[in-house]
Amino acid sequence: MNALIDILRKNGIQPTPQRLEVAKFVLATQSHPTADQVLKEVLKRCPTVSRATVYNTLNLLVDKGLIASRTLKEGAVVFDPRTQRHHHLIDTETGIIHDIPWESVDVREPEICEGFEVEDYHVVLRGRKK
Amino acid sequence: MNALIDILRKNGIQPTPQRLEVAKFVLATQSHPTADQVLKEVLKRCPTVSRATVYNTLNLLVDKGLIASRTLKEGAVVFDPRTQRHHHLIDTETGIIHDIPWESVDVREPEICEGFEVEDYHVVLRGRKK
DNA sequence: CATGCAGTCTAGACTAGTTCTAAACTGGGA
DNA sequence: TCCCAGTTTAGAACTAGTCTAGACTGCATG
Repeated sequence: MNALIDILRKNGIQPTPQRLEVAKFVLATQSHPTADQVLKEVLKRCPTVSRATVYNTLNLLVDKGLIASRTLKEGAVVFDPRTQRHHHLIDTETGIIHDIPWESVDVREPEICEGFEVEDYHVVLRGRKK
Repeated sequence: MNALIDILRKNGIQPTPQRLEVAKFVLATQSHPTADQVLKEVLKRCPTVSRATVYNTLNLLVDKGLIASRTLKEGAVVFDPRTQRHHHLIDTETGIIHDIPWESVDVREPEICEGFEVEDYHVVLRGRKK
């Protein structure tokens, strides 16, 4: 928990009990929660936290680069503590998002986009359990 | 226009003036409009059309495979009449989505996803004008 | 010890995208 | 002509997310 406080401090985020609860959950999650799922989780431990605080904290963590926000699901942004480059596989039956290691997909660095400087790219796969 | 009526009929969609206006615009567009942008365009020619009809028609066209709905923009689904496989480049400054031909990016068919059958995949690139 | 102040938190209002609902409309058969 | 299935409409409802105004916190100062 002290480690967590340090992480926030080092990134210029003043630690508060609410922010710690949000960070604790979202930095450790193995899934890709929406803001509402984070809120539900945090409410279990901190029943008075408000939605605004959860949204503010998530946006703060994104601004500081501690988590990433991704537009993969229809209807809601999801948050992802794995900020290194990787790909995503979306289960078309359950909607669950899985991480795919960067090296698992071989993409030839695309320089093909006339007039554009590509800053980033990743592959979005869709599939279902065999 | 008769060609359009045929397309709808062949796909089991009863043609109505409202549906024809929606289809005419969304099947011919070079961009990736949101439902609201389609509504605005259709209102120019058919000022009494309702939002619900535009949404219903777009969803109908998606169900029949005549257009695709894509989750690329934060906050709103976009529609795309180009249903063949291709990639997308999102301009990080303007938010404009560009199509990238399938052959322009060389992805080694990923079979790496243990336990999953990949049905589809595409590359999402982000960049800015040089 | 009181005061002030910057930063934070909360509840609830607000906005935008999308779906739902109930009632009115339309147009081809019996 | 009447009916019925399918369609359209306006507006309500719902959901994700942001904004706002006021209350709270805790440190620094007099």
